[in-house]
Amino acid sequence: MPELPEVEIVKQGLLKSLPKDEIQEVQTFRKDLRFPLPLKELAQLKNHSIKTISRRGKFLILETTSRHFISHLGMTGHWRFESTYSPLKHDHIRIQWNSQNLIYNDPRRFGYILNYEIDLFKNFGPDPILDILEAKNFYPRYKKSETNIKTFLLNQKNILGIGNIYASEILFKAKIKPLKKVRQLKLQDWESILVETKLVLNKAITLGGSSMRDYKNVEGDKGDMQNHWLVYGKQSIPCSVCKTAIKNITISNRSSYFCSQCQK
DNA sequence: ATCTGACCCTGTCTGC
DNA sequence: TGCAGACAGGGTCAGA
Repeated sequence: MPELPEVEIVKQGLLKSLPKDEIQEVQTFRKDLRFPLPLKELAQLKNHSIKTISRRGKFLILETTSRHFISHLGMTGHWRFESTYSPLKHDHIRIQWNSQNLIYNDPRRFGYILNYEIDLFKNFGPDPILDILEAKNFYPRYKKSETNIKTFLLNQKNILGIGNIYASEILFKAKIKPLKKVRQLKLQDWESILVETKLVLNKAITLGGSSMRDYKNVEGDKGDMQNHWLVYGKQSIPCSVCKTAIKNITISNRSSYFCSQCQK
């Protein structure tokens, strides 16, 4: 499910219904998700409140009057509000207020909750929505990189927030083939990639994100971006620009979609 | 430095 | 209808 746009939609949904009053209790239903849960610190949220929730890349940051936590949704993690709690399979955390509950559910448990560390983002790249992306910062720095641009975009150390779907969409719009070596990119290519990164992600946010299978946001609504994908999942379907059949290849064990005619 | 494949898990879909 | 296998948006890691 969640790449940057989906996480942004989740954040907005959480902020809309977030109670301002004190937390009555935090229940945890298991010791770990992808990583061990900070059980002690979560329990200490009792009588504290959540000040706000922010986002950086695919991370949510829960800022409380006690301490800060980060929430990563992995593949299938999601948060939901319920005024009366109805337990569901794969519920792992329940934050309880007087008249509201916030529940974290994650079937595959690839997501995680951790104590926020101040230098967490030190080793990560810029966020395309929160930060300024400039070609002049990428072009000289990665002039010798032997990796391909698709793999590069997925690496959160380079740029935050791009996942498998939007990497294909961004490269299609930028007219760059996914297997192109990063060292072969010209300044102009970087400009296209970074501009399209911002455009594609912003469009996805405007449309409420992409919904595959049963993904829904905090309020239970589906996004609409999946109806605007130009290449992702479009194998053998004519390219929207030139009518050449869209190809699907595996790069770093993940499927990539592109137009061999439009993308060079 | 980069790539490959295995692994972390469960749910869903397809084909036999 | 049942079952095996493939596959899925997130990631890390060891070994080549």
